[in-house]
Amino acid sequence: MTTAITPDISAPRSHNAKRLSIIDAAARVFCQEGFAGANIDLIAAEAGVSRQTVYNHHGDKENLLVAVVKEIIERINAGVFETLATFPDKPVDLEAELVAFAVRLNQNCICSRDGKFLRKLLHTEGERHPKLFAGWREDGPAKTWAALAARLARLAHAGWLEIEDPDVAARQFLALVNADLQMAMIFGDNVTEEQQRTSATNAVRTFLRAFGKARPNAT
Amino acid sequence: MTTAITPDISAPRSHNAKRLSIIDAAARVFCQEGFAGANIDLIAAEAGVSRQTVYNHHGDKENLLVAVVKEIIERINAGVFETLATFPDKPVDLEAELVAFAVRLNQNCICSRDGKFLRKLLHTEGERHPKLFAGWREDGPAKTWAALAARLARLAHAGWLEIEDPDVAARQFLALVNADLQMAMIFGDNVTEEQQRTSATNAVRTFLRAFGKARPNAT
DNA sequence: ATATTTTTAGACAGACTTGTCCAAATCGTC
DNA sequence: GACGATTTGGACAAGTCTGTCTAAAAATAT
Repeated sequence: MTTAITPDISAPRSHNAKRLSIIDAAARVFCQEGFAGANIDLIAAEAGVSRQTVYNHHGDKENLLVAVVKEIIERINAGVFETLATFPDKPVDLEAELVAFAVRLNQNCICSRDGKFLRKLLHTEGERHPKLFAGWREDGPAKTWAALAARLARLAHAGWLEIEDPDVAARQFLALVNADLQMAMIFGDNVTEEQQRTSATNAVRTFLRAFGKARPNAT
Repeated sequence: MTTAITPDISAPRSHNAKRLSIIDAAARVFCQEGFAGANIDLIAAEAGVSRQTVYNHHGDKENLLVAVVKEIIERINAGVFETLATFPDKPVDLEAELVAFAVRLNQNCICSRDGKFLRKLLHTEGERHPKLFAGWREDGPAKTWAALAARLARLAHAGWLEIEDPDVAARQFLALVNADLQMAMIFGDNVTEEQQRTSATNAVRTFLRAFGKARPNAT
């Protein structure tokens, strides 16, 4: 364990903790009330901080939004990367392992708090602040698709799948995995684990009907 | 052509025209700026109407939102119904006809102006005003899914498809059709017809790989 | 223990909005 | 042409919110 004390910042500890607390509260309020409807007094209260502190840290309301988006995107990218690493490379029971992977993907990336925030901010501010999400737009979905496509191509090469265009297959896999959750997520319902498992099972079954091939370890 | 003069309303023509104009402008502004950020002066200006007229017609800002949502939902429901009626019942070239159907679905329901409005309003106001969309939530997607499922079941019965659960298949069909468009739509990019066709072709190809069966009229 | 930085609470001006009121003007109808 | 309803533009009060300022308090580092 590196003791990792940021050397530059002078009074880091509680200072940084408050910074994160503010960003979290701001994310919540921005998502619930929209940018224009977000009240900085409310954000400060929810963060357990005086209003002035909010201004000290982030200056502008606009600037606060920028910080929020930046933070959320970073977290989401990390989560996606982490989850993608658990893709079944050498499957024994491909269907079961793909289902488990799909469930993890939903849990960690799509139905998670940050996933919800990013989705909501994209919809409410995406059109108005394209620059805010420009970086994510290329580094996020594109890289995710490419990474997933590479994994799928590997499985195809190993004889598990038959895929012509791995990129298309990757996007379709994600689309199928989300098919049943969209509606629930829009209304902020919390999706039960049961639902997630059913949804993932249906998705993977259809995906394998389309792209599955030989099953070296058939039961 | 029916001369169709609405008999009940006393001063219908320009009055009703203004009503729609206001709702359209309000939809645009609500979607762009969010409810809190929407400025009634701006709505009035965009509708080509004085602010007082907006208040005369709809009273409250809240009330205006209700009217907008109601109108959009009605239009969307009509569009979906109309498009569903063009589902290929007695296909000759199933793949081509499903692709054409998918393109129509995207054009008329998802990428259309109203489709964009509904999606945006759902995301921005869905959680805060669940009652607003409660009606749609059951009459909209549920009915669409059921109708599409029935059509698919018919095709299955006719020997074109092999489907266990038509409801799941219907949702997955829609998910596949939208797979490539989500990202573009979030940012308000206008999707080219070329993109729509490619996307639909990919979707249908995968769908048929999963559920397609015999092809009575093979080329 | 002291010095420095951060935080707090409150007050404050300025700007912006909503919703109402009203008299004049416009429109459609008879 | 006259009448009634609708629309208009402008003014208006009430309220809210942002962003700044200040002096006191708290926390941190030396």
